[in-house]
Amino acid sequence: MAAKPLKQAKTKPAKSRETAAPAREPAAAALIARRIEEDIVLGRRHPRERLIEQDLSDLFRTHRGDVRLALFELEKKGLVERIPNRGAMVRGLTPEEVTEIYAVREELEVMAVRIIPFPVAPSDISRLEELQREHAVAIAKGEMLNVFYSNLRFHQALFGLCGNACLIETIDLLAQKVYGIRSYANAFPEALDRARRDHLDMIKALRGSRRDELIELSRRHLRPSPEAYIKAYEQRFGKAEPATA
Amino acid sequence: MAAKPLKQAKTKPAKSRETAAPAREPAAAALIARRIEEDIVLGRRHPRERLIEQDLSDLFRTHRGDVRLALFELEKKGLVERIPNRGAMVRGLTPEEVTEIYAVREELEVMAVRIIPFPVAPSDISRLEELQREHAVAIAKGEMLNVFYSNLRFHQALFGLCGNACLIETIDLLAQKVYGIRSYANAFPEALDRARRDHLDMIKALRGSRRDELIELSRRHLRPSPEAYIKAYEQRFGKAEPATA
DNA sequence: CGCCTAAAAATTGTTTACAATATAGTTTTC
DNA sequence: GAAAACTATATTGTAAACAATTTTTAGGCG
Repeated sequence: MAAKPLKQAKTKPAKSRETAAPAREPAAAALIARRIEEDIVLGRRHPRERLIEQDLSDLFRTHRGDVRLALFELEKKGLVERIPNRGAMVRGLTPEEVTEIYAVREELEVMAVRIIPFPVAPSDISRLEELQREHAVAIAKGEMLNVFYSNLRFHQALFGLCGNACLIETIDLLAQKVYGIRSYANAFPEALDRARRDHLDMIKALRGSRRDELIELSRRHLRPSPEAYIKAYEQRFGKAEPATA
Repeated sequence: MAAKPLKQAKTKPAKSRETAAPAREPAAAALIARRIEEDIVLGRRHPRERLIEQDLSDLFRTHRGDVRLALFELEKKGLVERIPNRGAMVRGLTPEEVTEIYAVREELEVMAVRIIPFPVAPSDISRLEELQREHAVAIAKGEMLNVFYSNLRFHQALFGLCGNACLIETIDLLAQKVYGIRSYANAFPEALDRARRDHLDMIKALRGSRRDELIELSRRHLRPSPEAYIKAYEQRFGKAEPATA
């Protein structure tokens, strides 16, 4: 019933022998979640498409338990909508939601850039340059999945410089929420190239410790994606009159 | 801690063939998660205390599946730490983590206050006043669970005025991460009273559309909790020298 | 023909049983 | 007597069966 006296927390030492924890073998559920996420990112699954547990179980050669957990995870991430007893579907974002998410992203990413300690270590600059090259290569080869992941890694490394783990995590979280709309902007090759050049400029600003320039770049870098999505949305469903301010 | 069996009535008259059902019947797992969360908030479960699935299943008169899901949920919320094959425990936050979380909270809450459309409708002011009164009553009666929830509702209503759903959700998320440390600050009655008066001042600033004052109040309002926690932490474990960030 | 009702199928949600892993305790060996 | 190896127990992870719910399909009635 109540807590067993067996081996409760030792409220004593907080020994730093906690290092036995980094067992980072992603559970099957996490892998499945990532695969579904990729499908959504690359536009292979469209908003409002149903995600049926048995189908996914067959697809991933596993049982429903894992798939179920993956769907719960994706629901929390905001990529999937789950209605009790009726199942899960790919979540579609309204232009309003997208606008709001990007407003918060801008605030947080600017915050991150604002608190990066300058000057940045040369080794960190090198790492960013390497990630930028990977990104450029993926774009040149047209490997969209690699474009996605290398871009992700670049930004994680960049914002990682700020040193605030919670901020980094939150930025990641919000980025994930709009994974699904990237395929709209990335459909235009010039947008990809623009992103690539932005990254180069960011590295330059970092190297020169020009914070204001970096902030402005970060702001601009966020703009194309929501604009492309909203344009595509309105073209498809018609321009919605603003409901409530 | 006594536990009521939380089985709900199975006969659901849900004849609602209406629209996409917003049926918000929280799953059993969600209820369990909330109960555990409350225990953590009120200090009834301490950091590093183990959460064993079978124990919780007995306690809540349910099977392990629900408990398992609840623990996954709490892990995502950041209140619980789960180590594969070893189980879950209440997560303890280091002073560094707390400082970082509060830095992000401040940024976001200030953002919310900055974009609230002024003037605020009288009905919204009234609602805030009502919530404030509930909070004051709960403090006076010493009902800590009510203090917690009424305070939560007040802030949700306040930040809800900003109109950005994503921002509201993110603010909530970060607040949840530090639920567990509130009991440290709330142990001091003067801290509770200070919070109460802060709320009154906020309402006054809102009514007068004095944005800068509101921003400053929001900043100040966030300060006592992490300070109290860090002080208690250092007193208990000894002051840690700042590690390399 | 349209609409309501009822059976059937599809899908999700719950429960139990079983297997894998980690922790604690005991014995063996040097 | 201490360390290593082994056994026992406790706990989590996985899988399958079962139950409840929703959606689809078919049929009857106006």
